[in-house]
Amino acid sequence: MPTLLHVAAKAGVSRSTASNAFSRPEVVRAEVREKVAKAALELGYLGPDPKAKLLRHGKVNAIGIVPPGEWGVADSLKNPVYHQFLSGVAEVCDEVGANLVIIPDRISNGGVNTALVDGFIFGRIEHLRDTEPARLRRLPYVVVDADAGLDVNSVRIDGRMGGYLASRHLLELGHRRFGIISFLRGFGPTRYYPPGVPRGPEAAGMETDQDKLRGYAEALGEAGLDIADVPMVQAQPGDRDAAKMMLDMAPQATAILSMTVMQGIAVLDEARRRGLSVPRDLSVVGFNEIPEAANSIPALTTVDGKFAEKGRIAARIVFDSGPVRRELLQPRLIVRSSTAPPQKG
Amino acid sequence: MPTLLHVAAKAGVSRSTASNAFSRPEVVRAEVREKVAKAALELGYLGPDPKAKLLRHGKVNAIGIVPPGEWGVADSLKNPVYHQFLSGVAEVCDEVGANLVIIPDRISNGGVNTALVDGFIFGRIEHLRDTEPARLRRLPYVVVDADAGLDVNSVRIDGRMGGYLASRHLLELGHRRFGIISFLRGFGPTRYYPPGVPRGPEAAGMETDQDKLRGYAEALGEAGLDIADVPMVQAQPGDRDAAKMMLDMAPQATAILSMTVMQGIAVLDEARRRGLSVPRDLSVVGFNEIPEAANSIPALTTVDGKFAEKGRIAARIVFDSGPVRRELLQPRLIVRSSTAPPQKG
DNA sequence: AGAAAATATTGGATCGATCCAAGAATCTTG
DNA sequence: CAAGATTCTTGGATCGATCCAATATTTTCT
Repeated sequence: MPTLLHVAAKAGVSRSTASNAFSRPEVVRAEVREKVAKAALELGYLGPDPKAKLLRHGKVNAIGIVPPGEWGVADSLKNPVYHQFLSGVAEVCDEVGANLVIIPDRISNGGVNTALVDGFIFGRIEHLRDTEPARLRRLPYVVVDADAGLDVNSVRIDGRMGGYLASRHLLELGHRRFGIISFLRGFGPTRYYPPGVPRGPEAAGMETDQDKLRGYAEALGEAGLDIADVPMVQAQPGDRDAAKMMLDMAPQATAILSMTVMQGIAVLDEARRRGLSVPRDLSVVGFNEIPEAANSIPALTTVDGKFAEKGRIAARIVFDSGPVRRELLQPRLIVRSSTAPPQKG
Repeated sequence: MPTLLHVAAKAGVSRSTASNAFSRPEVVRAEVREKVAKAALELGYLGPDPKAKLLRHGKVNAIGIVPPGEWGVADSLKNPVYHQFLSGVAEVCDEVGANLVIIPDRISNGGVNTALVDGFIFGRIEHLRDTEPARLRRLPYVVVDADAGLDVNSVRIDGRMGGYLASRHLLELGHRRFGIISFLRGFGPTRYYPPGVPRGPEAAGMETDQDKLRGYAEALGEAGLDIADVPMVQAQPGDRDAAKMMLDMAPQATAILSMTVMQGIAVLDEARRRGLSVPRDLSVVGFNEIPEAANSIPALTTVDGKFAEKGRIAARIVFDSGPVRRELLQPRLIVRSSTAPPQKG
């Protein structure tokens, strides 16, 4: 492989001049520059080796994304909302012309310790120590969907506001009898919380989901209802039986609060199967807007989790590397046709 | 920032020994190794700098993906099938523990010329010259969805077979009156090809889509039909009006061949709106299986474009770097409930 | 204990460029 | 045309590690 040295030799100049011809052309006489360019062309030299350049001044021009711990990269990519988030990050990378490096966090292969990037976006949230390598490497980083402390960049959605908006919407329509499908993180059996059984934070998967639950509780509380009296199913997002269980357990409910769109759609399907008409007999609200919500029949009322926005902001934080930023995004309620006042009687 | 030299000094050994302690521990006495480890810990040294390591032996442990030319990275990620493809690539990266670098192909920022990767997967297909930098850098690469010549790795789906399978399926069910919704690449107005108007390759967007058209033609031909007599709409995949136009223009059709799932679903919706029952009054086949197809009502019969498989194979080709491989994947027909024999009369 | 064998450690060279201060060439100008 | 001002070009040092052959140390064996 030809190196700068070969080019310099062939062009009859020193390597410094050859280097300048490529990296600081304005400092080299046009005539010499062309001579160098010609030599490079003839040798099939492609310009300074990025690897060597890198060592000298350390800028990689890439941002690393570490997907949430429990998922591999491939699984993350399959998740529609993560995917939305990635698009947001990619958008900013596009703007800046930076590469996007997806890092499967395997210690065995280096992971965050050795990835060639200028900064990190941590999608994972489990242990703050997972971000240690980034800190030690003095690379800027941001944690998504978790509060990582006052001295760490973070971007989160206000889950509590989301839960509040969703349930207040239903309360305002006049609903009083609810069912909740909450999110189960990782693997584990579907759980049913009957009315009257108090539910702690463990009743929802991730921090954000626990916040949603708090938001539900708050809105219900304002209406004089206790969330502990609402029948609740906690299941994995992919579990289509959760909808069935929910309708079995809470046949009297007029409104279902779901923590994902797919569960919401599953409820729509199950309701149809039972001859219930949505939204006449049953209202449904989903969480974390994805395109499927608009295409379901009837179109699903959702809370927009602003994943793409989250990605954009996270990326900007890493690229700008200013003072610590702690962003709390406000969700938005998107009212569609799956919610309506409950039927009288 | 501490370097290996500092650690060596502090531990009272030479830099070579310090280096060995990290990179070839088996060659260093346990006692010395610990001394080095302790020094490193005290200095907050994180192990050999990946940047320097890189320069020495050139292995980055990452694979670069260049999305199709007409899309930016963000757009690519939004495309459900591209996303499937990426998952396939990511799966193999997960296995190997390699990073996945997504490269927005902007010349201004280096792009393929300078990306720090060990090989490339080109999703783009427009000009073979786009792969030149990869060839010049002597990095292994593979071109997806295009035949890039005998000496270049490639992975493609057999679009012709796909088109053939889809249309033969409908022919075998007894259909004789078709409508085709083809794919429009990039931007441009929706086009309508009335019966009797011959249609060249430009009647479908990408190479693969043109192949699908050939497959349709072949199956129809075997049944004594001429594809030039089939009414056809060519539209962008997101254009939901295409379904409307199709049913307006070909009210007598009993079967619609669509080149994407989303268009297929749009046809299902539009048919429902017009009071047509699928599959009793109308059969629909989509292309490029995505999960939405199974969840539509009725579930959509599709041809599986094997995007994930394509990604997996592409990645393996790059990692294995053996002799040239030119893979032609065979699509698979997935029969669901959107196809049935046409109604008599 | 001394020689031979096995095992550890070391300095010098190298990967491929960039930076910088100093020297060479060219251009102004009185 | 020589001195001074400009503009180009250059070799040496450097980025942070790894590799290799040579040397130093320890172990084994007679």
